[in-house]
Amino acid sequence: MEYTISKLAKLAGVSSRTLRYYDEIDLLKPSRINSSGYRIYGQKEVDRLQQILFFRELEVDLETIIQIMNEPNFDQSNALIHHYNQLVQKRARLDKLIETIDKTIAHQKGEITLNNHEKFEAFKDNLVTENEQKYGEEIRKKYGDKTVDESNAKFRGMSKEDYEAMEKLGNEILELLPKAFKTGDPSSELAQQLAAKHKEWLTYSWPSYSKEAHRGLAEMYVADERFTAYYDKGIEGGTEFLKDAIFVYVDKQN
Amino acid sequence: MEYTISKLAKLAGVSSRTLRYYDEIDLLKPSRINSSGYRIYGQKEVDRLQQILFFRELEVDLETIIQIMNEPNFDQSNALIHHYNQLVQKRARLDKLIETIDKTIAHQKGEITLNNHEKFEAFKDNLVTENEQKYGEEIRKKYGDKTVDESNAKFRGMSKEDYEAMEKLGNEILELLPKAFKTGDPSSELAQQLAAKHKEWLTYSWPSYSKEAHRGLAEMYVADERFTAYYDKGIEGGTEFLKDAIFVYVDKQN
DNA sequence: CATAAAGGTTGACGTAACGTGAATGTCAAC
DNA sequence: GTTGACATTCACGTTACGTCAACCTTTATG
Repeated sequence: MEYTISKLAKLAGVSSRTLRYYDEIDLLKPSRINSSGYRIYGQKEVDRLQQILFFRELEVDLETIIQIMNEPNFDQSNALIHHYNQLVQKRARLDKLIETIDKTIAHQKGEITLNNHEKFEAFKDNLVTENEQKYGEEIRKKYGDKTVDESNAKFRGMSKEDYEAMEKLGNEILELLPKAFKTGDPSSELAQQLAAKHKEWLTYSWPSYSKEAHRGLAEMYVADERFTAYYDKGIEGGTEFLKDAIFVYVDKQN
Repeated sequence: MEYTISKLAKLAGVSSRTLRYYDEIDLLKPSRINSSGYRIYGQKEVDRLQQILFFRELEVDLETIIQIMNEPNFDQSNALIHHYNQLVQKRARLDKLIETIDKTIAHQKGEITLNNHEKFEAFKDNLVTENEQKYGEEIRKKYGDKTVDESNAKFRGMSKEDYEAMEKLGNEILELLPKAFKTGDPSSELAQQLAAKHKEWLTYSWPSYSKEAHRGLAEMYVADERFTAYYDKGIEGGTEFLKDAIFVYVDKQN
């Protein structure tokens, strides 16, 4: 089956301009050009376009898609995990925004009378994560962790005390992990303490606790190398163990 | 308290370029310019910037924000509801994407072996809603409902039969609503039938059912005039009643 | 068969919300 | 007095196309 440009465009739900553009940037070339200069696409191109649109929907920019598609050695799973994390964060942010508007609409029907505190709350969290993502590493290198933490605490609207408590919890988790690991049992006393601490830690940074979210995060830990590197630091297999402990813990919660 | 451009920028977490740009497009003017041409902002401007950022976070474009901020008669609540709906849809889409990636990561670890059907599934729904939003009204005017429905059905990957079944359900809900309303009791037999039908209807258009989502939608119905207009068509207060019935129904589910 | 409508082509400019220089002026501090 | 941080105004770059314009080719129709 062969397609002209607009046939393929209709099939895939994009504009023909889009296909010409993809041709231009060497993302998707037609299989051949006919005698009158028309672009003709075949099944292979249809499949490739599907892949492209798949990534585009994940909000991967075209430059990256080109790389993903052209280099077979490109680490696709890593790219996916990366975008997965972005999406999850984005959703969390959306949830918060929706909640905020909910309040505005439902409780103040039609009037925008949120106080400044509330107004800022919604996007401060967002700012802090964005800043961390973009500049976190750089800033940490330049000014050390303290500056970043303080500014993060400030942005989050947390007191420095809360923020430090959160950090302390994070460290306790790291300390407890190898000890719990030695029990070899994710449902052991120590392992469950670990999971409980982890939940407590979560409540500092997440707007609301849910079992699904907790499980999801645990899975992410295992899937994402950056986390496994972090939690396996003390003991190899620690991340996996933490995940198992969390799963047991979550399942136990009534 | 007065701020130079970079002080304000830091305070609000934006770049100074952004503030200059907002000045340029008359969105946020400094309170005064000092003798050497520096922009100086006061408390009023800080507040205004907060408002601006609030809307910007809702992904309202700056042109619209200018209108919202400059015309006190601009219907703010309507604008909010509009954006609320957009956000909710966006989140639903995100959920779907996350689910898809979940599958990819978890089940095929590292390998992208989704079949074409799955690959398209994730963004076909998105396309159809976007098309509906942008062109739905126009197309409906031009070609009548049938064309739109068929094309929607096609995009959704639904059979025409399924789509029509869904439409039939929608109509049944509209018919049942006044009858159930007359019982005056959201937990009455008829009202619960109504809610059950509504759930069934939902399963056609939503990727997965959840109590929260169902409740959320019911709340949206009441909050959004377009829905109240629709469900109050048969009987005044119908929307509210439908919401109550759904809440009872959802609570009853195990 | 002529002609119109539909669909194809290549430029090339427009968009939104800034980022990123360049060239230059100003202020605070050592 | 100089240095470095911070301010100013151009002005061009960015992304992923949308939208003409000017022109050519294929298909449908009276």
